[in-house]
Amino acid sequence: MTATDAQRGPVTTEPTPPTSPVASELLAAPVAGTFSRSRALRPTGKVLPEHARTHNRALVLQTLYSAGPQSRADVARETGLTRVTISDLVAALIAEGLVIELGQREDARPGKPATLIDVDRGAFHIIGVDLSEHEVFRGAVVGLDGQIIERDEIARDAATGEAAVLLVDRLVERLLARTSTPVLGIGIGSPGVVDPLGVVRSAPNLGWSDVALQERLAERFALPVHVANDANVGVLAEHGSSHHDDLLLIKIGHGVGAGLIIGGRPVVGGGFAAGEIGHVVVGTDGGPRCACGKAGCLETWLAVPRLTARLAAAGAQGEAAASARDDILREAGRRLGIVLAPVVGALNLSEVVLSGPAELLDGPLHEATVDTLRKRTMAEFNRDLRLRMSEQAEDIVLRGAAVMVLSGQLGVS
Amino acid sequence: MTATDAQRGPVTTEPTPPTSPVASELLAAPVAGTFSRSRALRPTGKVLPEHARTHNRALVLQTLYSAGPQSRADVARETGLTRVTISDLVAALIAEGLVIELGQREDARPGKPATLIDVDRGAFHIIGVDLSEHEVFRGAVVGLDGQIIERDEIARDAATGEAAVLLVDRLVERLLARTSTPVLGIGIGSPGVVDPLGVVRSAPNLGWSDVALQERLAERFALPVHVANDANVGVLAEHGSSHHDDLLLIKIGHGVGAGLIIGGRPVVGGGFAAGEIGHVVVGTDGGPRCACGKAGCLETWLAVPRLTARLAAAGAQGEAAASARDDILREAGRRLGIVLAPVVGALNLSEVVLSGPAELLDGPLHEATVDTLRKRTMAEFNRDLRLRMSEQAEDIVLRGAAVMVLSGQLGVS
DNA sequence: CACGTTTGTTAGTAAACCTTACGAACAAAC
DNA sequence: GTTTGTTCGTAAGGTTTACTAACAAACGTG
Repeated sequence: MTATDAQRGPVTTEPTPPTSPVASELLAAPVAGTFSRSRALRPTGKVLPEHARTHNRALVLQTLYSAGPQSRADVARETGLTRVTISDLVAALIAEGLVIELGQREDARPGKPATLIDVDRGAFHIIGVDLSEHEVFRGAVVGLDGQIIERDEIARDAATGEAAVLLVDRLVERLLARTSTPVLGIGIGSPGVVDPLGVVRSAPNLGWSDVALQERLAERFALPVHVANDANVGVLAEHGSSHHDDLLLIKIGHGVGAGLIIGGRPVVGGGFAAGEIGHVVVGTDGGPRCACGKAGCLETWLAVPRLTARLAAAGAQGEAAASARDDILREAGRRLGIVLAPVVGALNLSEVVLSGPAELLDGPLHEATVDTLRKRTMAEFNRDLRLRMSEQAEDIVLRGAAVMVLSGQLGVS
Repeated sequence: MTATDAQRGPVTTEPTPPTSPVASELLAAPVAGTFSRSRALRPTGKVLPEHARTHNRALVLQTLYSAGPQSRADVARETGLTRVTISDLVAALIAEGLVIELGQREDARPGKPATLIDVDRGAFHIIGVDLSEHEVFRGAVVGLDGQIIERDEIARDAATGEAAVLLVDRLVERLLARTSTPVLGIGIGSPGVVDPLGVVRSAPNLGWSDVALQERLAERFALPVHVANDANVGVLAEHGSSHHDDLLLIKIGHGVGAGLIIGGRPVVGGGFAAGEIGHVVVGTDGGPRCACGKAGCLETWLAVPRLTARLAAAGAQGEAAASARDDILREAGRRLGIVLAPVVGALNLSEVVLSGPAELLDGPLHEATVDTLRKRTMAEFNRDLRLRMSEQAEDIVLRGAAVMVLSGQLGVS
């Protein structure tokens, strides 16, 4: 192993080498949940004992990751595996540098004192990149727990096509230079349609079509790279703080997009365009003209530039202006509720999360959305539906990108 | 084994005994896809080699089931497992009576002639029951290939509550008496909200709330019983003929419901009420009053009684009446499209299926739905969306119920 | 008829997890 | 201070699973 390897990659060449991609999905996906297309009925693959091992390895890692330092015996009880098997798996994980022993447990209990073990949370860093903002590409060095360690950003200056790719390149390079800890992988949230191989099929804002971002960066930096749509990445971050298996994230910024997790698994969609609801028409009474040619698209009601422009037009001073601003926000919320109602109804969602500028979303808009949803769906079925603001604020894509890498590389989230 | 067992049940006491329910889901669900709640992230279970075995067993069965008679070597090539392993698995399946040898292959090829094997398609029958119609409970004895062997029905006579349960009892009893072949299990599609344990949480039309249908019937008939919502059952039947992993079924009858498969897995929803879209409000221009208290619910536009009443009011004779009838159907289709647009957009669905009276649905209504969907979603993302009529006609729930049993008991569909 | 091909089985091996058993280390009770 | 019971981690041995290697049987082909 060279010094570069030691600095940049995990100890093993491949932390989770999927012998058969299909089987690895079967086993790892329910624990993790990357955006690889879940192959289903017809061509399902075989499962070998070694795949079971891979799954159990991830299970141990997940247990430690989410419950923190504990003894091998604790992990055994939690997972249902025997102490013997846990010892074996943990030994392998320690050899790989993913788990460390922390010494003996302090508290006074009968019996032999436990040796605490934990995921070595300082062992790796993750590079997260957010390409969803219009003016700037943001990136961060993220710790295994999701904490932001270093930030960096690079002005986009309306760069498109190859120039934009080079900016991403430069940003990642700068971020890598900022950490001396081995890097587990690079996670990128991009606008547009991204396929499971990390090819940006189409991102009009960036002038990208069929840009093999994952391949290019993986080659350039010799690290695992995961790329997905920004909203789909965002919902991963939100999923961490939520205990629901069904989750819809509405990401409102320059455009409007959604990320969706159903049954604990991210939804990608037949054409990899799941969540692209910005250009769904709302209501049956027309609406503002949209750049896409239609009228009354969700974006025309809800996109931040539209909202701010409309609020500015309503004026800043006086009671009448305040009331007008409230009406604007309320109407936007109502429109969102109208689009969400069929989705919430069809999927019987238990949680919807809003992400975007809190000063716009977290007030009359939020209230109106809740209100509209209640009025337009069957209350009996959707009684426990929660609509809440994101807890991740601005960093939702960065942290989601980290979660994506964590999922993809370690089967942990 | 008693004679009754031999006649009613599979040869083994439990064809697919899930040692750990969670692990069985992990392994069998992608192949099968029952309506058991897919447990996800946090409490994922261990996977033992024996679970891998269970999965591979189902894989062999699935291969034989869908590709028909073939040699062990063929199955080995298809699944990626070795001939040795396949021989072993097949031996077990033959011992269980699920697979039979058909003699040597006829065609002339070099090498030792192959012994053909196949699922013993005559080994079991399945009881399918459809409780979704308003006036009658329908049932059938269904073959493993989904063919209807015997039919029966029982007039509901507005029975509700316990009386309705007893009718189901009687219907199943009569169906069981009609076959002397061992029965693999009983599948039931019920209106309302059904939880994964087969408890009908709420079915207003039948006056049911928290009726433990699965438990009662399983006890009464000593057979595996699977119960789910009628539309959710229906989509299973449709999934067989479709090669898509994402599928939405809209079932239009006395009410309007939907069944949804995403990533090859049925969607149940947080409150087990996924697909309950009948009372989602359509559009922003009001609409007919609904029994639920709201106005403009999807059902008020689309439910068969409403449609037929409106068509009758338009008159039967003359060109003007025909045009008015067309308008009514077109408006209904448009309303359906309005509700579907956000769902299709959010999930990037590739296939939507309509089930119900073809004379109402398969014409102007269908056209208007397609048209509306196209006008209200982003064409670029949903280019390959197909909206088609069901191929199952009236038997969709019966056959879906059979698929559900097949899935649940054998991991096959 | 020799040869290559294909099938299905036998025998042995490797991996994974289990059960059983044990030593070490501790608290609590006597 | 000793005994008792508990808990932890490990060792040894067994079972299950699927693999590789090898082979006999049965067939077409040249």
